Amino acid sequence: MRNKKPKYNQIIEAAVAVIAENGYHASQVSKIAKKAGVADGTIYLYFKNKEDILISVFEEKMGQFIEKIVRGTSQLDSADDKLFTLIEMHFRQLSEDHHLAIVTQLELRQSNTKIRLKINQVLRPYLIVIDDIIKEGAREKVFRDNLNIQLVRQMIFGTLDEVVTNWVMKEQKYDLVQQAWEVHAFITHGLSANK
Amino acid sequence: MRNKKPKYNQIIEAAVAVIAENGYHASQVSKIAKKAGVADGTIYLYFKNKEDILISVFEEKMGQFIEKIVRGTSQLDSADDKLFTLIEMHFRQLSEDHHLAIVTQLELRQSNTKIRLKINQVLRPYLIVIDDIIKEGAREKVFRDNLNIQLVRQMIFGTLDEVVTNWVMKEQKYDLVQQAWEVHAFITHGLSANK
Amino acid sequence: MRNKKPKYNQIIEAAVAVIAENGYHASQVSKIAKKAGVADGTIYLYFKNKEDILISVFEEKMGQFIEKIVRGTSQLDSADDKLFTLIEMHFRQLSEDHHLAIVTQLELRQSNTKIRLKINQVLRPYLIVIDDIIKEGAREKVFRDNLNIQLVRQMIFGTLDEVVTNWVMKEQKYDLVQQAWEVHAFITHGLSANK
Amino acid sequence: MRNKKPKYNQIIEAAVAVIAENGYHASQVSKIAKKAGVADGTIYLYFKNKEDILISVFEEKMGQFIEKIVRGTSQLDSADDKLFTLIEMHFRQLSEDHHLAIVTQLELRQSNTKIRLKINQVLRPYLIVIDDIIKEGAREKVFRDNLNIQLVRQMIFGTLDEVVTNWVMKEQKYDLVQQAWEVHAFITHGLSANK
DNA sequence: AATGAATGAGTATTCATTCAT
DNA sequence: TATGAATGAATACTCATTCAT
Repeated sequence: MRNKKPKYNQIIEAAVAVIAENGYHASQVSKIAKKAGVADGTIYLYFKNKEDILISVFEEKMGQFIEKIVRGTSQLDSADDKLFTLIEMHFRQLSEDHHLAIVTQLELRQSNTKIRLKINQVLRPYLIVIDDIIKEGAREKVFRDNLNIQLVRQMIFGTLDEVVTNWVMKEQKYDLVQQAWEVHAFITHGLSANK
Repeated sequence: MRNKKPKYNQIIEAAVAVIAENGYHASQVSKIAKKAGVADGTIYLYFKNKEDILISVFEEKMGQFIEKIVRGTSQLDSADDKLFTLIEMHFRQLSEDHHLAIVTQLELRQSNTKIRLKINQVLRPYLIVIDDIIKEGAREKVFRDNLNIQLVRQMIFGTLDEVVTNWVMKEQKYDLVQQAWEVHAFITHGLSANK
Repeated sequence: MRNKKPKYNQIIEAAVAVIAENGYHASQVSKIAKKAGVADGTIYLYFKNKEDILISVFEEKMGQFIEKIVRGTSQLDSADDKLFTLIEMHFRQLSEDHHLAIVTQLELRQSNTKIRLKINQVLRPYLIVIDDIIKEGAREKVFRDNLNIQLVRQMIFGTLDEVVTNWVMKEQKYDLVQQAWEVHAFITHGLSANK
Repeated sequence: MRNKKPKYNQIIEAAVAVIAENGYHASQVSKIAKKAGVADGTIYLYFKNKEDILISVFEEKMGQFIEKIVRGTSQLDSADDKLFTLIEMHFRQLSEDHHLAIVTQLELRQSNTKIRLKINQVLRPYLIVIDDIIKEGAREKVFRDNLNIQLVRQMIFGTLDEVVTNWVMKEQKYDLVQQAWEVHAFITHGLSANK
């Protein structure tokens, strides 16, 4: 497998660090190579081009991010618990890795439209998890059953994403995880069956 | 009045069109000049540099966008009506100007940090409108009164923004304005006083 | 006559000031126009192009410079007196007009080869004065009579010019006119008939 | 050794040729690169920017020029011999490299103030050689002992420089080296102890 | 004569990618 | 595998000059 090779991971980690420290537009391939301790040309033995590095960064990092949330929520029994855990883990994971938070919330968004479409693909499994929770909540009658699932998923993701982005832009000065309660309340109220 | 400077507006309109059609990174000054029907050098009689064009595009367009919403909501009496109108106008205005929607939701986000900070400044009045509606709702007892206003505002803005972005990315194939009802329901439920 | 027009002289004077204050390369036509109190386009009613302004500056200013020296030396009877007067007046005139000294010694030399060839034409009458002094000195037997006049003239001019340039580059901190004695001694010894 | 970096020298030589043939202002980096047989970008592996190329041209070429004169004069015993050799070598070296003569006498003088200050630094060792010869001549009693050394050095350098510049401007149509005798006579007479 | 808004040609530099070793 | 020297495409901005008024 591709990621069995240690240099592959070195380059991914170097890319995250370089982007977080220098910003997207100042992150040259040569800088990433230097940080990774390899020659510029070596990068191209592991990645097709610069775009491929960026997409791979997102794939690897968000892959783990999502997988943890999938595992964390799958053991739970109620939609409500699952939703809270999803929010809490979303916030916690980014809280615990500031570099990753900067890269995903701010820097990678400066990439061109092509990369961002690819990023959306990587996010799909996460969106499916959200969809499943919504459906489960509807089955459990804690959420309304006439919800437009796609729209609701967008609203939930948009809510979480903006809250995290604000936290990053305010330089992570306050406790993000602590906000999970209120965000959870907002969403569950928003979707609740009884007015 | 602005139409005393017809070239200024020509350039702004040309910039929106060029960015929407070519993408942020492929929007050369010369392309904007050509579209505006002026010489390259003329751009620099009206704008300090390329950055200034982009910031001005946002200022002019979002300025009008926000002003209309401010006016539209100010005549209403309840927080609930105001919130619905805000959502509906937010969606309608971007629905009616696809170029602008592409530029604000996708392209301008690729800009560098300096431009994005400026963009945040321009958005501030909009965020204040949202804050005021939240406060008014709390006074009216239709919203909970222990809300963290900053957080709620982020959640509302994130919700709207993500819904619009999805609509743009799906190439505006469906009716965005129609979704205002459900988004409004989600948010008002989310903030409602009674569980 | 061309220079009967007051604006012509305004522009010439403005050009000298602008070049002396900003340096050759930062002396845009628009800056000169502003300093002269006329519109950019007006410049072109009096001068063919920017090159013509610069050449005219040199013509006008060096024309006066040379004419004074011609008059000053013509009343004298010996080559030796004439030579001293030429040196003294050369130094004095530039000493008394620092702007002109900066422009002729430093800034105008940054102009392109075409302008500098033209400048050499303007200097020709001055070189003829030098030639005549050399010939007169030879007739008077105070200078050697087998001198290569062209070469001697170059050496004399080079000597004066470099002394003035050094004085300008050292920011006119010492008295240039005072050096006329030693320069005169150097040249007259250098040309003297008896070893 | 410098020939370990063949590209560095290729670029220097190309720069001299391009400047001599096209003039200072028409010497684009791309032209130099083409002449040197390298890509435009390669220039920037060896030089910081265009200014750095020009300064390096002068440093390299004038460095050799001066070093040869230092070596040539150091083996001689009298100030008179040294002065003659300095003049002869000055003229001979520029005679033998017309491109270099054009570049140093005409083109590089069009450069901006920053480059010209750097050029003055490079020339300093040459001026010190002249100073030393003047002092030695004074000790030997062949030159006057009350000379203002700085002024004399300026006069000598100005003399040589103007003679060379005239030769270059007259398109090198006559023999420059042959003039060394008369220039030497002018200077030694000019400085001689006995009237 | 005078204006000044408009013009548009011209160029240094960066950096992702290649390929000979 | 790994290297890193070399490549070369791509672009914002200035300013001398024009010309409609």
